[in-house]
Amino acid sequence: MSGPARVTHASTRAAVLDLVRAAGMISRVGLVNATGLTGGTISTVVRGLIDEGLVAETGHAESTGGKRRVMLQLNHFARYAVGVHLDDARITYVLTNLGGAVVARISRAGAGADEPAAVVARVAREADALIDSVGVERDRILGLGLVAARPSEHHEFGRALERATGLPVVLDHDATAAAIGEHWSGGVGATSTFAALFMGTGIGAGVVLGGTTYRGPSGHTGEIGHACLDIDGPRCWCGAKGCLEALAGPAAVVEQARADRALTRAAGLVGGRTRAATPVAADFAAISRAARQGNTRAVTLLERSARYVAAAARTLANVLDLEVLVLTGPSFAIAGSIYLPVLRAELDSAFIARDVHPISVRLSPSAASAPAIGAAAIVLQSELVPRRQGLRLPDDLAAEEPPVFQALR
Amino acid sequence: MSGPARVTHASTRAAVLDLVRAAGMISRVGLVNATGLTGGTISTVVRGLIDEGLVAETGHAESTGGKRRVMLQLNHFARYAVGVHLDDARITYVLTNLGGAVVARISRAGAGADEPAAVVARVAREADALIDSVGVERDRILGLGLVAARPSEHHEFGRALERATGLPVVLDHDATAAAIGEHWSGGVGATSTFAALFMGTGIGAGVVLGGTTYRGPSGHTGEIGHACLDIDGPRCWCGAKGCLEALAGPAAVVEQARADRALTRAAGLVGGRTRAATPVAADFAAISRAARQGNTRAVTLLERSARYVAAAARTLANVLDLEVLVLTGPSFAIAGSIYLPVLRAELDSAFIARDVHPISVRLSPSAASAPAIGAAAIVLQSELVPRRQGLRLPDDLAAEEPPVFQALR
DNA sequence: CGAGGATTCTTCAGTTACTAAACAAAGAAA
DNA sequence: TTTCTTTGTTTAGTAACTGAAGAATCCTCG
Repeated sequence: MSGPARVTHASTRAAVLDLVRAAGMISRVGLVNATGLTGGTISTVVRGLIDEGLVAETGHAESTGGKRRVMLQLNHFARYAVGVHLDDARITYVLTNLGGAVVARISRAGAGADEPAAVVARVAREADALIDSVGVERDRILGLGLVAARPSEHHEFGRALERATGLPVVLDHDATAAAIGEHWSGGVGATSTFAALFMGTGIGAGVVLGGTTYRGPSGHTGEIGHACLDIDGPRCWCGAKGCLEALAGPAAVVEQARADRALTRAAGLVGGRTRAATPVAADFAAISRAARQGNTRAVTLLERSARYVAAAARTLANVLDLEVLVLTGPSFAIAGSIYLPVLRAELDSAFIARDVHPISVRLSPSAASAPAIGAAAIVLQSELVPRRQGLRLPDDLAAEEPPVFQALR
Repeated sequence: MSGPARVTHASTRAAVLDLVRAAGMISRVGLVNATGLTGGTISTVVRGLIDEGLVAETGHAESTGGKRRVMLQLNHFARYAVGVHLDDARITYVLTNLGGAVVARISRAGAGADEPAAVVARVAREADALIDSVGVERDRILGLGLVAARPSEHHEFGRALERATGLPVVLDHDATAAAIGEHWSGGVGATSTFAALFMGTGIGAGVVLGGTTYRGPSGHTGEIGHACLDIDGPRCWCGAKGCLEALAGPAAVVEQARADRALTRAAGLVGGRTRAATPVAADFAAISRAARQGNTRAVTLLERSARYVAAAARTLANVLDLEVLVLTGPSFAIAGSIYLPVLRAELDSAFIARDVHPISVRLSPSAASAPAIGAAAIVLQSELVPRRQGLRLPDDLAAEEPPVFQALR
């Protein structure tokens, strides 16, 4: 037998499930075509998924000359996942179903300087309340996704939360979560190469290459906020000069606006006068509002920022050969309408591979709550489409070997 | 059931072979530890590789209290590969063994405006001469790798060369080839994430993520030459402003040097006066020579270029979370000693993940012939470590499905 | 020197997940 | 109705692994 098809996807089951999710609705024959597996294999795999309740037969396609295809769909309400976004100002909780659709959502004040143990207890309580509010059985919750701007600072918190809730907890970067959320919700193709450009108070990017999340060896992938756009530019906290964030991030925009008396007054910026919980986010929102209402100084400021963001986005697209770029995160939720056309124009005119394939630039439909939704999507992905566990290939093989050799014979 | 001496799975075989290559010398137990497979599996896989002549037992390790481990090594002279680098000025041919070491090498004048059919015949003849010069049997040549700055323009040429030589031909980008060459030769770890920054007349980067070459959906990955470093900078041929190539590429350096009368005279630049075959490459070499001899104007010019290249390299490293950055290609072969310290300083002080893991910046030991060696390495990789063929996951599944549905029952 | 333990490598039955091919079911065309 | 097409299931066979037992080799110690 020639059978080459031992599939490299972690499991065929996961691959088929992911295809059903990505397609929305598909028949067994469609799965045969999409996977390259035989009808027999698809038949048994699908039966297993139906028995588990994850997939359901939902109707028939019209005949194409023979028996009609039985259509399959993800049983969206078979399982759920909790997503939690830790921000300085607020903690956002969402409960999503298998399709990544938000079933329930609450938002509470940030933890501030509270005792870690107290925060764990509080987050566990609030997550429980979220689950109870829609009456979902506990064993249908796949897990809890936790995202933050600097996930490495929340490792201990995640472990404690795991104990407190009894749910598996996965921890990730907000930008990566946003990218996975977009991917899971089906806005972009199943195998597409795309980035989610994430703007909160900082700027980052979540990267999905050919349908697979790329995190990098230390999870620091996509740090586009520190792309250099001016080698003699202002010094950034990261140690370099001319970083995108320092030139055009929300904090920089707010600072520039505050230097403008007229704009400060017109937009009603608070940061200059009082100590709000999140002066940058609030003032950036105020500037965006002013721009939408026609304040030319605000428009000029944001368009200047957009030009820098667009240049960095072009660099990102050129380096990764992107097919899709999604703008997401709280700042794009507010000011996306100003940034989007500038980024589109830049990539339409200067993306290096534009003659080979187009690059689609769009605004996330749920930019504001993208991190929390993405957090839940990470749980869905990690539980239902486990990572392909390739062979371990340690770097220092020599170290595993005894150092002294003697010639053969 | 228990059939004797079965052929093992292609991808396992490939993984084991790749481990033997990467480790240099390893025992069966070492392979068990590295792969996670059982001893029995490793035993049969290794027997197959030894039967094929690809691997050999080369000695014993010292005992750790029991039977001594039998050490395995790649049989470097079991197979060979030809690498061809098409440049405007020159065509470089190398013959490498399984380890990626150069066994023979010739270089001839570029094709210029010659008839394509004549060039095919000539390249086939010269490749044959290369093979004959070391007396390697034809059936030990795995194939011919062909690299160029714009591979898409050489598709037809590659097919014709395949017919003319009777060897499988693989075509790729020069920067990608250089990266694979570095990876295969073992300079970087087996699973490391690194980029080969390639500077010829343009600037590009070959990208290897976690040991796997990343080419992107259209093969345009790593276009760092068009990273934006000045949003109001000079216009580049790509349509954008302030691209690295336009600001600091070899062509830009040469242009800046020609504007300097004293430097033009001191370095003996030809481009300004005569029509050399490759004025940019020749003049860039002349400037580098002048800089090494202490000409301060030349040094200033190259260091200015290095600052831009360093800023782009930092952006690349931040976006991809790189562990290693290798400088390669003809221009770094000439001027690497000037660029290297500037890039090192930049990344040591401003790489965003520097506190989590260091980034190693180094010059390729074979920068000048990296494209040709890499071309051969691509053949080795594609023939010996075939791509894991995952499931096909077409993007537009909906299109494969009949559009009209009717409710079930 | 030889028994006994440690370690490495091989053999082989059993399991899993696939394929190929025959079969069954359902609709269209005639 | 009969015949053809298409979809989905069942079944036998097999590639590629695992796990456990056994053989081979080396060291140590009485």
